[in-house]
Formats: sequence, C-alpha cells, structure tokens
Amino acid sequence: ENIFDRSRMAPKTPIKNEPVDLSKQKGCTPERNPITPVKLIDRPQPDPWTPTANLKMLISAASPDMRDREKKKELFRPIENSEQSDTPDSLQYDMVDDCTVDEFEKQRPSRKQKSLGLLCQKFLARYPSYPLSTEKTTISLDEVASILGVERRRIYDIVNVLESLHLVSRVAKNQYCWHGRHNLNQTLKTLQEAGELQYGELMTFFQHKEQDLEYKFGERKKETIPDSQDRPLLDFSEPDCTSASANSRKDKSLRIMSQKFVMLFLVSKTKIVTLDIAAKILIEETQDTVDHSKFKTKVRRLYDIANVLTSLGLIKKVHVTEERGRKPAFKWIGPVEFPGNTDEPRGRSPTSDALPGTQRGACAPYQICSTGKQRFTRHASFNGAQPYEGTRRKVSSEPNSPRQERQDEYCSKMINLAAVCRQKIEENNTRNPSITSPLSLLPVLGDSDFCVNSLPQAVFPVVQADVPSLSLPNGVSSQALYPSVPAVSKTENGKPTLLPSQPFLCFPSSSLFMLCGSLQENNLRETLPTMGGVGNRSAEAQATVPPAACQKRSSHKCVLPSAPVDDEEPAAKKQTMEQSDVPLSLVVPKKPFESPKAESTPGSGCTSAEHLEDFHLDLASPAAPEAADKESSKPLDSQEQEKRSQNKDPDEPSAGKEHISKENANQPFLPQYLYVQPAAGLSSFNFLFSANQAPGAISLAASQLPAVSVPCVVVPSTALASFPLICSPTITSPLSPVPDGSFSAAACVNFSMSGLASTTPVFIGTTAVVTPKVSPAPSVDPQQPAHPTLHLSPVLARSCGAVKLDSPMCMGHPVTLLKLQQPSSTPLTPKSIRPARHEAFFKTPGSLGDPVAWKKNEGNQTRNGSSVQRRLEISSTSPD
DNA sequence: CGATCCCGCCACATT
DNA sequence: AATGTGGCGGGATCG
Repeated sequence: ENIFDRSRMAPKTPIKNEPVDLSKQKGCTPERNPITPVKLIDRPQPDPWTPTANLKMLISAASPDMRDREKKKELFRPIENSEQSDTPDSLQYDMVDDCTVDEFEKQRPSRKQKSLGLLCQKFLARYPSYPLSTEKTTISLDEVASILGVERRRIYDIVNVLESLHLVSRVAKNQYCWHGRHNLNQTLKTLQEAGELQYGELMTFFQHKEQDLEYKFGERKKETIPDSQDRPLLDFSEPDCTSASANSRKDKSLRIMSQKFVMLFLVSKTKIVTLDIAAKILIEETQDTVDHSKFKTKVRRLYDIANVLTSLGLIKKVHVTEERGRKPAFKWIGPVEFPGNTDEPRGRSPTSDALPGTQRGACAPYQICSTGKQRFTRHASFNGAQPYEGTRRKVSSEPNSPRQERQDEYCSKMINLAAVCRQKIEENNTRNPSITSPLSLLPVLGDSDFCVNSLPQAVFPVVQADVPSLSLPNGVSSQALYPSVPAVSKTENGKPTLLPSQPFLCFPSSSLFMLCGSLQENNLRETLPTMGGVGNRSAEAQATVPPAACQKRSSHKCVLPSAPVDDEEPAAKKQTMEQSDVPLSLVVPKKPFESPKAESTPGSGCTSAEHLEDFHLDLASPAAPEAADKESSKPLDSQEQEKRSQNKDPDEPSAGKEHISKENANQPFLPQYLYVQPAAGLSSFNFLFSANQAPGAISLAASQLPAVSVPCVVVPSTALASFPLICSPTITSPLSPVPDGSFSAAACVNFSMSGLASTTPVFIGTTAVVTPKVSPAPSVDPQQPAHPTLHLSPVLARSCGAVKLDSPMCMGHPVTLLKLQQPSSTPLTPKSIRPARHEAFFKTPGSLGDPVAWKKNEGNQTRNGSSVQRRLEISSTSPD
C-alpha cells in the first residue's frame, strides 16, 4: 500500500512523502550533510518511488512553502488513489528523475528504507547545516512528517535527539526552530564536561574492563547515582529542569538519554561505546533495577538515538569483538575536542564569579545568544519578543535554565581568562592606570549572557559578519592602514572616540567569547556610552537591515565592551542588552541613539542581520572621519557600504576603509595580528589580540589558556566556519599614539589552549607587537596531535607604520567591523575581506596567515611588529 | 537466531 | 475534551 500511495500521492502532490530517496542517503555521508546544507539529496536511484521522491526533493528545494500547501497532510493520506502522477508538475519532475524510475514500485520498501536513520538523513537534508544567521528556519512537524511520508511519531524521535544536541529547539507546539550545527561544538563541549563529571570514572572503568561491567556497575553506580541528581547538567540543554516544573516524564527520556549517550562517547577514551554498556549505564542512572526487559527497551531506544547520531555523522556503527564475541557498538566520529577548556585557570577572577547572575544589566552590551531561541527568548521575553517561550512545557522563564547555566559557566571561564589576561596586561602596562577597568568589564560580560550562541544570526552587528572577513584580517588591517593611520592614532589617543574601539569584540561564530581589555582608561567610560549607542543602533539596525545577515553565517557575536561597564553605562546599552536581541553589541562609537528595542519578534529570530548592518553603519560613521581618508582609497563592500550609507552615513568614508581592506587583502601588510588557526574545523577559538595595548608582551600560560594579555578576545567558535573576530583596542595610553616600536613589542601572546586544537583561528593583533612567544601550539595538547596545532600565524601585514595602535579590529566573519575607533583606526571591513583572502585563510588553517591589516593607530609602528609577527608565525604560512 | 528497529498503542501533557 | 508528545515493547526484518 505504501508504495501505491506514494505513487499516487505523488501525482497529486509531488511532495508527499516519500520514502524517497534513500539512495542518496546511503551514499551520503552524514558528515557531508553538514557541509552541504540544503541539498536535496538525492541521487537518483532506482527506487520505486524514486520519482516521487525526486519530485519531492525538487519541490522542497524549490519552495518549501509550496510544498506545504500542496501537501497538506490530509491530502496525502487520502489521496492514495490516483495513481500515478500525472500532474504536470510531476511530469516535469519525473522527467528529471526518470532515469531511475523505471518501474515504479516495485520493490517494496524494505524495512531499511524506512529506517529511522534514513528518515533522519532526509530530514537533515532539508535544512542547512550551518544556516545563515539571518534565516530562521522553522520546522513544522506535521509538514515534515507529511513530506517525508512518515508518521509524526517518527519525527519526534528525530527531533528529540536533535534537540538534545541543540540543533533544533522547540518553539511552539508542533513547531521547532532549526539552528543547524553552529552550536554543536559548544553543545558537545558542554556534554563532555558534564560527562566527565558524571561518567568519567565510570567510563574509565568500563573501558578498562569492559567485561566486568556488571560488577562495576554495582560499584560504580554509586557514583552515577549522584549524577542523576545532576541531571540538570545534562539537561542543561533542556530542560529546564529547573524548575520546574516539570519534569515530566518525558523529559526524561529520549532527550536525556541522547545526551547521556553522547557524553559516554565524549568521555570514552576509545570513543567506542557498546550498546550494552551504554544501556547498562543509562539504566543505572535511571534505576537500579535492571531487569532484562528494561534493558531490552533501553537498547531499543539507543538504536533510535544511534540512528540519528549516525545520520548526523557523529557516530558510526562498529563491532567490538571481545572475548565473548562481537558486540554491537558505536564509534564516535564527530569532533573530539573543543576549544574551550575547562581547565582554564580559573582564577581568581572575580569576575567570573560575578557572572552568574548578577550583572546582567550591567553588562549590557554583551550578550550571548545561544540557541537562538532559548536564550533569545529569555531576553526577549522582556521585550516580548518571543512569544513562544512559554510554549515548551518546560520552558522556563526562569532565569536560568540549566543550559544556560552551563553556558554561563563556560562564559565564566572565558571571562576568567579574560580577566587574567587583563590583569596581566595591566600589570604589564603600567602605564595606564586605568587599565584595570577592563577587567571589570569582563565580568560583565559574563554575566550577561554569554553568549553562546545561538542565534546564529549575526546578531551582532558589531562585527561584521562575514566570515570572510575574518579571514580577512588582512584586509582589515589593510584598511586601517591605508587610510590615515596617523591621523587616526592621534585621535585615538586623544580622544575617547577611539576608545570605543578598544573594548569590544565581536564574534561571529556561534559562541564566542571575547575578552577585551581595553586599555585605555579614559576612554573606557566614554566608550561605554558609545557602546550603548551602538547597541541601540544595532537594534535599530536590526529592524532595518536585513541584508547583511545573509552574508554572515556566524551567528553569534558578542561584543564586549571593554570598558568597564560599570560606570555608567548608558542606560541605553543596558536596554539594548536586555532587549535581547541580540547579543551583540558592539561598540561603536557613535552616537547613541535611541535604542530601538529589540524588536525581536519571535518569529523573526533572526534579527541579527540587521544588527550587523547597524553595526556596520555605526562603524562607518565613526570611522568616517578617518575613514575618509581611507575610503578614498577603497571601496567598501558593496553591501556594507550600502548599508552604511543608508543608515548612517555620514561616514561614508569609513566605508572606504573597509574596502580597502578587502582590496588589500591581497596586499601584504598587516601587521599586527596573529592569526592562529585552529586546526581543523572543530571548535576552536579565535583570538585576536590587539597589540596595542599591551606593550608588554603577553604571555600565556602555555598550557592553559593562558593569559592573554592584552586585550584579547577569545572566541571559541563552535563552528569554525565562523570566524571570529576580534578587535582590539588599542590601548595604549592615551597617548602614545604612536607607539612605535616600543609598543610593538609589547604584546606577546602565547596561546596554548589545551584543548583547543581547534580550529579556530586566532588573531592577535597588536599594534605592538607581539612577541613571539607563541609557540604554543605544540604545547598545547600533546595528547592529541591534532589539536595541538594551533597555528599562529602572525600576520604581519604590512607594516604600516601607521597602523599601530589601537585599533580595534574586528573581523567577523562576515561582517565585521568594528568600529571602534572611530577615529583611529578603522577596523576593518569585514566583507571585503572575505573574498579573496578569505579563501586562503580558510582553506588551511595553517596557511592562513592572513594579513590583516589594519591600521591602527596612527601610527606607525608596526613595522616592527610585523617583523615580529613573522617570527611568530608558527606554522601557518604567512602571507606576506 | 541474534541484532535491528518499525510500528503504533496508549499514557501523559498541553491546549 | 481534543490534540500533542513520546514511552514503550511486540514482533517483523535483516544478516
């Protein structure tokens, strides 16, 4: 019957269900999917239904909406009659498909074709792995079920697992929001951390002796048991446990089981987990009594979960042959390390402590977004932005959901780091007294939300968005450089205007952290306000702008204000933050505006784009003056430019800068940054440092995170892709505008991240220079070879003497720019970057080097820096 | 025959 | 009460 139906269905509605394409599924590696987002899938195969399937695919690809309409559930079901299809549409499609078609039905769909794994692949094929931040994809369960030709129940199985990994989040009844993999690494990292707590010992235990499980079981259980308590940890993602209300039965299972299962892999040294062990462990937690039936049921569920995870490319089926025989098992083939480490030296930073709850208000500018919705919601809720929030049963409005907490933790860690860095910096820099303040900022950040992610969108205007940009550093730098460096610097010093630049950061990728310290003292305050202004703008921007968003993929960005938030921040800022919308904030100097509010509507989650734009705008404007010079030289990205123009404008000039940067990209200059690339794509962090500030070098502890001195920003990005940006502010004292050589030396950074490995690149820029200390990579993780590689490439960029100082830099992937300074430097342009350079960068981590150019202060300087940087460069190539 | 796991009943949750 | 969710396990397939 099924077959028929399909065929019949097909005619009517192409869409329909379909069993469809399995063919492809197999072929495809799950992993691939991520890569190619949308795609249809498909390879034609001869399947009976294929035709239909293909149609569907096509259709879906073409326009989901259409499909939906057409299909309608009801239609589907009933429809069976018509047999073939003859609808014109179908015909068309058919033609395409034909090849395969053949017979039609023929085979029945074997059980395999109906498997959950396949279904999941089909499901995943419908959505991009890394959706643009701007787009927010909502998933209607009914729709999907009908499209895929399955009962809704099956979709729940898939969605529940995806939700446990935060690839989707429930928005409302029957509706889920697709987030894609942007936050996947972050989620995995969180799970890993939680897993170590819960299962660390246990796994070790098992691993050592698998056989003995049982007995271990008994023993270990104890440990585990406690875990159960923690559930929250696990749940973090979800549930809310919090409070909630509830936990209803449900919460219990599939989602949690999925998270726990993933944790087992992450905690496992071998990365291989056998079903029986997993079942035992999981059962245990739940209950002690293990009866056989229960075990059997658990295993069944694990298969369900495993099928979804397999489709995601996170695990693969393997067999473990033990003495007893071969046992079914699964091997983790997803990312293993995540940048953010747990280990950071957490130190003292008070800030971190603060994070947790406190501040949120203060911090305003920075936010985090995480999965979009959730976080968003929260914030939004204030605004009213998100309607749904409540929908989920559990959703809690509470302040923190477990998930958030987790994130917060993460944030706090980051913050701590930042704080440390700052301190160091400060220490180093004596010159400026003010310095300290920066620290304070950090905390702020923390509390705010940390952003992690979520929304991918580019919310943050701050930086720009494109990824490319990131890579672009060169471009950026270049931009800066060109233009009037000197002038800028001056301004900077003197002015506060510049200030802005210092402080914040932006990141695009999903989660990012930024640390910044701004050095400047004075400025900070000023900056703050600016930031606020920025924020507002962003908000505004959001409303207006959409376009930008597309470009960037990164979703989250955060900006921190380096400045101390504290002081007064403009109310506006806070507001903005609260608004939530976005997390981002940027700093922009510029005028403050009114804050828009976040408009976030629930629906549109994606405001980010807008923000970005705003961002740009802002940047532009500030930059303008300086920019003008710069601009003259280059054109901006069109988009950005446009935006800018639109928005604000005045600054057109600024735009110029950006352009320059892009153009420059090619050029070799770029001085001040280091770029570190992360190894593969996994998670990684990116850092950018600006050199300016710290004259001193920074050293980080090697192993751990280190400290970075300087203003740094660290961003972990989950997805590599993204790119982080960073800005540095410059710092220096107000004066020294040109640090010249002296400065250059200043910063040194070592990174080592332990875990990192990641992928992400880091940039460090300083005006000053960085000291080359870097070699961190190796140190980092010895364990894994892979990771270890961090590459730092310093980019030298051009020397630009001018550059130097402060400057904020920014990059983001897509968009990025920060503007920090207005006066001084300009940051870069984001977009511009991307193109050419971008490629280069991205391609190989090591290779990158991009030069980033920027200018920084006016100054000059830099040259030295460049030389230094070169040295620094570690692995990657540097462009020069 | 054991490994997989589809299918869908039905309880509980939410509307 | 209707509808959404999703636990659960019988039993069909696969290998």
